[in-house]
Amino acid sequence: MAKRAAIAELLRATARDDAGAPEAAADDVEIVVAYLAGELRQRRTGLGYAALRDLPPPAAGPTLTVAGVDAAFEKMAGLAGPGSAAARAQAAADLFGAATAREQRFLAGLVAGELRQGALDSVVLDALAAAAEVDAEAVRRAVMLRGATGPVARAVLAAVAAGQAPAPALAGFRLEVGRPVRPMLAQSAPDVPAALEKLGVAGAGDGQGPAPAGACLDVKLDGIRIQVHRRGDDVRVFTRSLDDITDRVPEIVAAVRALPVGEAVLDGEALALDEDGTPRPFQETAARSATRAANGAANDAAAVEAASADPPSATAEAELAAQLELVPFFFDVLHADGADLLDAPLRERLKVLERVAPGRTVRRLVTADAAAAQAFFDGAVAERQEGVVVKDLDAPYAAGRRGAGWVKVKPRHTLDLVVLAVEWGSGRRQGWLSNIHLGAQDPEGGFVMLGKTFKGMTDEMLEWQTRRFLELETGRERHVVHLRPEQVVEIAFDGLQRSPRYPGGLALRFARVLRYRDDKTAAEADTIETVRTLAGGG
DNA sequence: TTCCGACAGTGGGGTCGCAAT
DNA sequence: ATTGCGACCCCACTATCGGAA
Repeated sequence: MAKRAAIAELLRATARDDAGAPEAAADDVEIVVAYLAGELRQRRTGLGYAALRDLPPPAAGPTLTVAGVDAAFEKMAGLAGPGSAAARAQAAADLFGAATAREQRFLAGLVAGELRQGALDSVVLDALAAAAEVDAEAVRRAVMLRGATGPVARAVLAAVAAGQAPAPALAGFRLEVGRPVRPMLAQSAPDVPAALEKLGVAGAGDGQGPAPAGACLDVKLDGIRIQVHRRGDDVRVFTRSLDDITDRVPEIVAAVRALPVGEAVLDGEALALDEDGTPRPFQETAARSATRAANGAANDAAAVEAASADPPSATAEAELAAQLELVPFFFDVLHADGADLLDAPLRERLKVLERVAPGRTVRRLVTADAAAAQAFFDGAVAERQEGVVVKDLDAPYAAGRRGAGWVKVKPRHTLDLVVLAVEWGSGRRQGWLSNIHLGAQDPEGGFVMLGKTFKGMTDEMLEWQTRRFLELETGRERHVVHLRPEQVVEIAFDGLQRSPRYPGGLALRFARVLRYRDDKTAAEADTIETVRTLAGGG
């Protein structure tokens, strides 16, 4: 509350046009909003955590301006080519050298993406509403539709500064074909019954309460989220973070151009498939989506031959990745031929989706029967899909929110592993041993590390494990404490992936702690053989 | 008054491209 | 060629706080 008021006051002060230059004040508003939310306006500056290791001593007094700092980052973002690293380092040294100690801390937080002020996008959004004295929901909606807070803040506060009502400025932000909106996100549930419960779908057979309303189950594909905008032949493809990847995915552009709709905004997932339609591992989809597609060489046998010749190099891997095709599957539609559908219930949007993207939709089941829903989930998993998303048929498209309208369910695996080492935490975990290194037993002796995790620990567990692991300490290396391999921990994870980093060539995906097992010794922990079997056939 | 939803924080694995070595 | 770094793809989970009930 106090935080929101303080930020609101700062926004009002920034928007006040003291210098008789309304555009400059409006520019400052955009920059300040970004900084408060912990972001730079520049998407990439080339400056990161490592660049903060050797900072010049701070300046004695404050001289930096908002516009000046933004200009400095803009300059760094523009640097490229030989010598750019040195030039960037110099620009960074100039900027930080002109900053006071407090300003240095703030700028470092921005650069590293670790502001740790307990206020990011959402709190800033509330503060903006307070500063302009408008409804926070209306501000949120405008921000989601615009895909960014800065321009909304600029328009609203400029109106206020000019003595006008801010509401019309807010209403001016609409879904626009060609400009991405923040995608709707899903909550998660441990299993299908829990997901149905969360949506308030009673499930069949309980014989009491209101008649089951039914839910929609989508197969959850393990690829990358795409939001596709089409106006005539102009097609643009955006990622979940609203990055424009159109140039990298010509096959998706072509697929969307072939759809029977002139103007549309579609939400979906793209992934690489085998000839029989089985999904390729996520890593291959990710590699492909980070690479430019091979230039018409999708079936160039010579190129494949060259790329697979040993020894395999990073370049060859990238060439292989470029040969893969990404296939789009859509599960929602936000706009179709002049009609905005964000506020329409899912059941309406799905009707439109079937019309505008026939044959390009994810597999789906609408049911009120809990057993049928379970069977659908089991079938999806058997097909090696990631799981399902259970959806409320009456829910609108809640752009930018992890709304209760969508609930994902994925299968969960567990292993009993041994803690090999542990790292000192940071931030609110400072002073606690936090991130644990996990190993499976090697029948030939010793342990094979499969990854790390810091997830699933309560404060109580952190306290306990800090004491316990200090007892098992055998030595230290910087922030890593090595241990006698005696403590067994039950780990949940989503699956195993190929690893270039770990000695077994395997790593856990999304590992988290379920509980420490004091009823098992390290000799009773799972072996690397068990893990390999799991990775091989599931 | 208690309960609960949304957010912030704390990091995980992998991949690419780029510049420096 | 190899290495280190930044940026981005996929994320899970707990503590906290304000507003809903």
